[in-house]
Amino acid sequence: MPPDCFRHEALGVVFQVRDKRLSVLLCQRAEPPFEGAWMLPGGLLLADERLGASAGRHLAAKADIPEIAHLEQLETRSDPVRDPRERVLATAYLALVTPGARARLPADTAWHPVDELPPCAFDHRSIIGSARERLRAKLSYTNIGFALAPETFTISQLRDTYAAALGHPVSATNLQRILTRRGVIEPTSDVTRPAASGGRPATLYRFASRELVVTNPFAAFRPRGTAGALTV
Amino acid sequence: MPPDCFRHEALGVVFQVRDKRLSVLLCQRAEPPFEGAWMLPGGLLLADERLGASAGRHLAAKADIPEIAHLEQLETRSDPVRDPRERVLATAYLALVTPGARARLPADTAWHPVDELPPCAFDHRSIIGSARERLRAKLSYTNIGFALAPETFTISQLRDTYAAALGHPVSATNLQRILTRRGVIEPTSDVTRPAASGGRPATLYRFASRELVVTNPFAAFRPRGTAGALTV
DNA sequence: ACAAGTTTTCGACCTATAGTCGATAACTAT
DNA sequence: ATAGTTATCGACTATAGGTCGAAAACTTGT
Repeated sequence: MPPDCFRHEALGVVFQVRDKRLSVLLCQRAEPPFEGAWMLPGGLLLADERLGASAGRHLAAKADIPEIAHLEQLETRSDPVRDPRERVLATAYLALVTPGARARLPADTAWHPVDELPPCAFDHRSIIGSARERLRAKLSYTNIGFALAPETFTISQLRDTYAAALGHPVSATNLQRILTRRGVIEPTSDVTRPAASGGRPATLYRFASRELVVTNPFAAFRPRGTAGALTV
Repeated sequence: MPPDCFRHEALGVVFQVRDKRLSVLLCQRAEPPFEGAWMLPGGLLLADERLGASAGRHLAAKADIPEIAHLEQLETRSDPVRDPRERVLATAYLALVTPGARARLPADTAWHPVDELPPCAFDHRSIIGSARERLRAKLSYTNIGFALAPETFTISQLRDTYAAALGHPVSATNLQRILTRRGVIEPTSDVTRPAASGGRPATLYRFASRELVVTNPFAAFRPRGTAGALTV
């Protein structure tokens, strides 16, 4: 292999809110190094393949994930010894899937709540940390919640989703007011039938857009009236 | 060259505020492809070299930039034909230098205001766009201005720096109040002698920290009292 | 029916952040 | 002294967002 030439892998940090907990998809290694530890799904970049497509391809192959609601590049790790065997650069992607998407998983693959991560291989634990940071930030200033929520949902369900992803309690009142004012969510004409134990039926909401939109741009030092949502 | 093996380059988007305008360092190409067009400084990654170090090394070699006040990874471009000769992955870095740092530039290298970019080679124009976006956002919620401002400065000078980087007018009153309240800047005991045409002497300020600190974290949906500055 | 329990929804209040504007301070030059 | 210039500061306002409790709309049990 020529000296100035490197293998490159795409890794996916796939998040899904399962049972009110933010969880990440991990594969258990069967061989050294890091035998028995868990790793992010991913694999090598091919010639003529883009990194985003490579991440999607490996996720589809490894976990048969039907549809990824959102995929964005996180960062590239370049520590020469991050893989003890040979040098491999890694570009991590943040991938979000909605609760409806039930993937058929191989035996070595499982969801793990991010608060109880098992021992992780390589630098994957810190990559998961970066992904959580990115997700938390974007939940606050974009409509990225659409990629974690089902097609329609009640405010309570959305509150649980946000609380799981943000890692702290969220007020349903606040969430409803802020997201409707920003135009991120909108009510449908449907309501749920009341829960098993009774209670008022909840109106069903949906996300106004399923494309990523920056709805609360950083506005410091900006003159009044200059604001406005930007599509990314 | 093996098939699953790629060259990789580190590119630097070096910003400096010059003459009240945000400017970027570019090198003019002497050979095809894109002969005569301007490109970002950078070069190939070496074995056993990290990407950040590679970006720094190429900047030091190409432009003899004395000190880079801030360097952070932006994104990795992987379009197979972004370089028409052979496939090269590129990881872009945002680099900021203070106005005091006067680099000795080779003949083919020059500063260009970002509002009047010359024709750019490869995908470098869009990379510069990404870098501007990142800088604008971070000026609003971090203390990153330290990397664009001199050691000490007046509020008016800082206003000009922020206005240049943000691309819109900035109120000195607002800037002073917000940045002092956040603890980003603090007054020194010195004042300037008045300007040539007279006027009240201005107190000199300095940045409280020259490490990147998130001073205005995204706070939506967070319970009261949970906030707090985070070091990155 | 009616009361009690549950969940949702909404209004009212309050605080913090930040944009605007004008008055005042502190200098130079004539 | 007076005018011009720049800096600084307080007051006002707008808005986003956190908190709380009341009211609405159901179910279940008596």
